[in-house]
Amino acid sequence: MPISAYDGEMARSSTTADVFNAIGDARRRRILDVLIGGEKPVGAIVDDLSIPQPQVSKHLRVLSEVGLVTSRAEGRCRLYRLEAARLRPFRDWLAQYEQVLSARLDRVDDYLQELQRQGEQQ
Amino acid sequence: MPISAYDGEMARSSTTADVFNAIGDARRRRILDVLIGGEKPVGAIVDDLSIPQPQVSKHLRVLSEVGLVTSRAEGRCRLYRLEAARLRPFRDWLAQYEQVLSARLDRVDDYLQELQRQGEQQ
DNA sequence: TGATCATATGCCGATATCGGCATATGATGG
DNA sequence: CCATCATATGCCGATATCGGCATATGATCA
Repeated sequence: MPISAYDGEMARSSTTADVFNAIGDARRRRILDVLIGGEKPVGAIVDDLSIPQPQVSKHLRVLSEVGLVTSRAEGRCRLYRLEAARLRPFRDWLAQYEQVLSARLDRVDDYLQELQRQGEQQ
Repeated sequence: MPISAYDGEMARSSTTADVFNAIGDARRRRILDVLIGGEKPVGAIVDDLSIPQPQVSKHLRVLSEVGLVTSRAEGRCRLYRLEAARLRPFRDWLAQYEQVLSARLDRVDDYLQELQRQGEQQ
């Protein structure tokens, strides 16, 4: 039984179309970071990051394919919005390791208490 | 000024040598998952995941280059261990988005209270 | 309709990646 | 020293990726 909602997708992740792959690129992460500030048109991202517009559009496409962003038309602009909920696979995956860390810290805690008890007995 | 310890590495991440890139590969993630169980020799990973040994070694190399795993020699085996501390960039980066999520929930809360007030006034 | 702004798409070349296979390195035991 | 186990490395081919540039699409306004 799975520890969390993390699926543990088996074989090939078919390159893109995978959240992990999408955030594997630094520029895409920066685009997401910019979108934390809220819905923005492509041009704003271009200005903020000084990345050529075609590249921004392409990265937005990848991000949109995995659902990390959505877009809507507003006049002749296209507004992109962060879909933070789609970070869930990443979050769940990471959560497994948090548990390991806590468990490990607990064990250290137990160990320290053990040392303490031994000290008292001498 | 940075929101968290997340560095926000600027330009090219030079492919590998980037933690996010390292976990972009599903097989590498599975290797890390296996190592949650503790230090293991390469052979154990090979058995657990049914991935050819050379590939496992290569992926371990990538993971080790970014510090996500470390290894030590034990007889003629080489034991690999997960370095949970290196998961910090993930934590820090994700933390930004947790705030967005909470903020959004707060806003929903506000909205519900607003509805409530309006209902009372009628 | 034509000009312009905003964005998307297509093509290119360089480079990287990944899997598969063979083989090298390294340690151990007889 | 040789055989063997455990792991790493090298080479290959197929494919993907990314940036850069030009250009197409699409909407708005005069």
